[in-house]
Amino acid sequence: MRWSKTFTPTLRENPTMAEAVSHKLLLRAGYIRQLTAGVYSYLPLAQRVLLKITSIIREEMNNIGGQEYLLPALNPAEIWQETGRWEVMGDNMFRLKDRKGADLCLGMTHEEVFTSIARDELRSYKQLPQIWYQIQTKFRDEARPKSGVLRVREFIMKDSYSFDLDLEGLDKAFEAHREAYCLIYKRCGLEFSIVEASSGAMGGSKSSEFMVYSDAGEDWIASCADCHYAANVEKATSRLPNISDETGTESAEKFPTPGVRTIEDLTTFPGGAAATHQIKTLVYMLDDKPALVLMRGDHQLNETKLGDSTGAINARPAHPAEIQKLLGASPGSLGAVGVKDVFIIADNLLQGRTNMVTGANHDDHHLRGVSIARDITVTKWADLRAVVTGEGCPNCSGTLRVDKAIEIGHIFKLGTKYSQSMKANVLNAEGKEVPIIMGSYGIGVGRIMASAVELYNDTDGICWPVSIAPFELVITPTNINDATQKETSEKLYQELMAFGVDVILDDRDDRPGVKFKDADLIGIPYRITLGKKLKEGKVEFFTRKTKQSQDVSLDQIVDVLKKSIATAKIVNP
RNA sequence: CGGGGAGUGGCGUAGUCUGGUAACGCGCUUGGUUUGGGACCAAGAGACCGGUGGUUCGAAUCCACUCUCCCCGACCA
Repeated sequence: MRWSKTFTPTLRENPTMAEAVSHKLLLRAGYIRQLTAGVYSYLPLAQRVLLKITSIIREEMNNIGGQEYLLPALNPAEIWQETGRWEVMGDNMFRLKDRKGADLCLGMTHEEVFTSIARDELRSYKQLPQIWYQIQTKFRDEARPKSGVLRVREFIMKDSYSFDLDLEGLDKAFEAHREAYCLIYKRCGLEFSIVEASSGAMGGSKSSEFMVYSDAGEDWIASCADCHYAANVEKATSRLPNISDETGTESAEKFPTPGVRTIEDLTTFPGGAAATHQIKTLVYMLDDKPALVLMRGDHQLNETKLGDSTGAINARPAHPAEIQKLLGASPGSLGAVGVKDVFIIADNLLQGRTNMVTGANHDDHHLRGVSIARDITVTKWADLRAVVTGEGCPNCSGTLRVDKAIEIGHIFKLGTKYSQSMKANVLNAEGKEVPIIMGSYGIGVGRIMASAVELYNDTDGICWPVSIAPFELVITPTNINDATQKETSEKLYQELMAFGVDVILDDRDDRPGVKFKDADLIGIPYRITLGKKLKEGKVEFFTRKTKQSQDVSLDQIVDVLKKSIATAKIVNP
């Protein structure tokens, strides 16, 4: 490729709209342009990166026996209605009608389509196992697209699905994917972690997420440095010291607490209590049915845990009016004591606690001496609290920390959720009809690109891992009007291309500074500069990531370069 | 959906409070001088100021409505 003939619209200044580092750099370096909120055009540089990522994915997927498909993005409502997700997906699904008025949607994921193929075509256990995958555009009408290409409404995803006769087969497919994913991310040059995750609306028994630690991320991961425990806070647990309560009163006692609205207020109010000795009462609407959620005063609820433990599809805090109607009091004075006929779910850590303080369901009044077992009718106990940095690891004696991360992949053991609702059955060896056991596995292709930029950049621009850089090498003659430089760079260019190096020749009639700045910004991993020392038969070999350069003689440069590229692409398992 | 911010040549901005017919930097075009970290000189091109309606002799500027984008939150395989 010749630079003079490529479209690389780099910008000198950062566009104002961009906040995330990857957003700024991809925009400035000429990789992406926004069309509308959460929808981006991928320019030639980005397409080169995406193609390199997808070809790595293809190789590793094919290695575990995956077969590539290309499925429709346009789906009929019927298959989504069969699995119930036509309703579940709510506003997040792009919906449209065709000329006949029939309901259609744009695929957010492809369990339904693949399962419909499976039910139509798979008849016998002898046809199993299967691993089917595709790399395709998905659509989700995100309430708030953000961070450039990290959270978008239209995005490229590799999704695969495994079809097995039994759980043992599912385990194998799951494990095969896990290993393939590790290889894919390693080959893409990403530092990543695997964490336990909530299956959420996907259903299924087990799921693992592949995460890249980054402040641009939207997930929080609890991890232990001592034992490799790592889990999404939606799932993470921790080890906390027990609290011993003093023996409480015979019965709960109501007392006035004028002006007290928060847990914090009550800790300093005379006759109040430390946050650890309070019960926080939250009112939630679980699929439009009210529920009380009880937490220890100093603990935060994790809403995903609430959803997972109640099976609620839609969990939201109740509005003040709904709360007033339910309990007859305002937030700040709420409690569960004496509440009947309302679903009450309490965090496990409240079990057995006595002598607690909580709201009295009477504005400006609280109760003290509350003993949970005696005074509150808990419908369900569950782990509901969000782990925070500094708590004990549930697995060893270490300490947890909570960090932000970008989700770049997610693998699920689905089980029979989709095969049952869509009647995808096969006959087993006994001639009995059984539902196919499925797994679902996704990789965000665009997120790999953006994560690499988030992870590897400096003040001058992007520092791509060699394996996914748009070009491996740029040849930069400092002055294209110098006949020797021009001739030599041309010869080198031809030679390196013949060796299969992905090279771009910066043949623009520009000052060297412009060329260097552009190459650094775009993030080309290696540069061969032809300048003054060419007279002595030497060129400069520059490494983007380290900014180190060395003089290399012309007859050795090809070897030096090939060695560098090969070394950079090696994956150490 | 709630809160905040912003729409002015391709990009980044000033001008808006206090109405008088659009300015600056970058980029672009042409000519010349340059050529190792975003050169310099000269001459140019390019904007109905997001849209609609209103007030006014006169609106980028004031008023109303509306659209879009960004940020925080809610939401989210």
